[in-house]
Amino acid sequence: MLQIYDTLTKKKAPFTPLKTGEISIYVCGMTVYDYCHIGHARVMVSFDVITRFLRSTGWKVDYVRNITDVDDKIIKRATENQESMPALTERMIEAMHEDEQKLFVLPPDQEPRATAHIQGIIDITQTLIDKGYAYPASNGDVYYRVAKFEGYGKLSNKNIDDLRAGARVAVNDAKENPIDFVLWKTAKEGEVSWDSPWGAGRPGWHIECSAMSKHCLGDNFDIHGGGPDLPFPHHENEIAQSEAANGCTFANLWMHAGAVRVNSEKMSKSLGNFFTIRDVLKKYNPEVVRLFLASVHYRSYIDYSEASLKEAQTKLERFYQALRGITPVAAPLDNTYQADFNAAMNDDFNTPKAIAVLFELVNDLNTASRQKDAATGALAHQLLALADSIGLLQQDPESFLQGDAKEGEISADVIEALIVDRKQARANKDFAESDRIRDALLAQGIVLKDTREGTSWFRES
RNA sequence: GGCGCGAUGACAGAGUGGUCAUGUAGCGGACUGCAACUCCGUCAACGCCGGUUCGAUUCCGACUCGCGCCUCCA
Repeated sequence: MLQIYDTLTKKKAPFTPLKTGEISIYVCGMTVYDYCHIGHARVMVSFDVITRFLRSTGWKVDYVRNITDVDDKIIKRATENQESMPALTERMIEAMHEDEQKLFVLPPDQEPRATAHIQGIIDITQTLIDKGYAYPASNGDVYYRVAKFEGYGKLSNKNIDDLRAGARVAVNDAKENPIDFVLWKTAKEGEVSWDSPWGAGRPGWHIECSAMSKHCLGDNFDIHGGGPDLPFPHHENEIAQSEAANGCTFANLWMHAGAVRVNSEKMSKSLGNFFTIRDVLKKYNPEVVRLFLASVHYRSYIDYSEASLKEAQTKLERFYQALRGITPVAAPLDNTYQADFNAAMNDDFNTPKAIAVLFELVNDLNTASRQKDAATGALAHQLLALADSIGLLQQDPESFLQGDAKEGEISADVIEALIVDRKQARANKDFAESDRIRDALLAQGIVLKDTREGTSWFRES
């Protein structure tokens, strides 16, 4: 039985889908004005793990992750770069797709872009005005009338009075109330804009998700997800917009990933302490990053550090060492691994516990392999099948372990040649020479492993 | 100030009212020419103070410390 923690109720509860066997998920994706950082990677990977697992257990998943390709930051950045807004967003979307592909993140089923849903945005805004939940102001902007929406604050536990008292938003005389937020912004001279009943302008920040989710999944859908900083104000405002406009519950359940930290501080754009995915991938195999992110429950914070990435690297080496040279066989196996693994994942996607099951399986696999047990191939197959259900162990063991020679690193050909020399030296009992070769390789990060069948090697990072 | 989250062995990180998490590191052994890989064994923990209980790391309350949101950020 699938159980999921809901940000709104703050409880973990059995999941009930709108349609039997089907799950609709809308996740807030990227605002494309810069390269993705590890925080973005966490959201991408978390929901990729979740959707892969759900599918592996028979759910039909409709996974939507949007792209916000018009907003203040994008306009600002495009101006700074002296490039057009579409040129900037196209560039960043392409980079994002490269990053996620490297991380073994499958594309969402639908990836709507805000600029393709302007009409939907205008329609919702008009509906909100008609229903009295929004008003065109003297400056031409259209604002949401927060006080009018009864449930405002229910997701993030805010109440309107506290927000008003502590409002740090710059005072804006055009608003009826300082906590009102903008749905439609009047375009400034020379800015990108679309025609609307309220003049040329562009959408505010939150309205695009109300429009895109409505278009892709309907007025009411199963799960809405996103990063740790989205419950307030973004998701709170989405609820206010969608529920007021559509007159029904918006998302049935809310999921939020935990923060990535660096030195005990949240990694964020505004603090400037972020690492981009592409920078990290220069040093680590993409699957190392994936395993690092899956090593902690998706709702907890995770600390980014060289040590934790190294640890993930070591773990992955253990997995691939176990699989190396073994031919998986799809044979029935009498064990509880599958059941334990699925139980862990069905319990609010407990990846650390699920991965612990994989390690227990590795131990059995290694033992079987040592003893030339007939179950070896079946165990390897089981390990690969379980890992695959969360998008791990996607690479060939040999090529993962040997890696690609990076700039200035010793090539596979040279290594193989030295191994032949060493084999000759060992045959001659010239251990001084054989050890010299091994040490020389080790100094370049190449570790040798002698087996009855010969010598294999892997690249340490 | 308001709302919320967390504190587990050397480190990372799950979990449970009374028997093992798991991984790395350490220690002892096997394998090996010596190693590495691998295997066997082993050490080690539940912030602090009360309460409930036959029994609490696990439930309840106070405290201390750390963190997040309340403003753009995944």
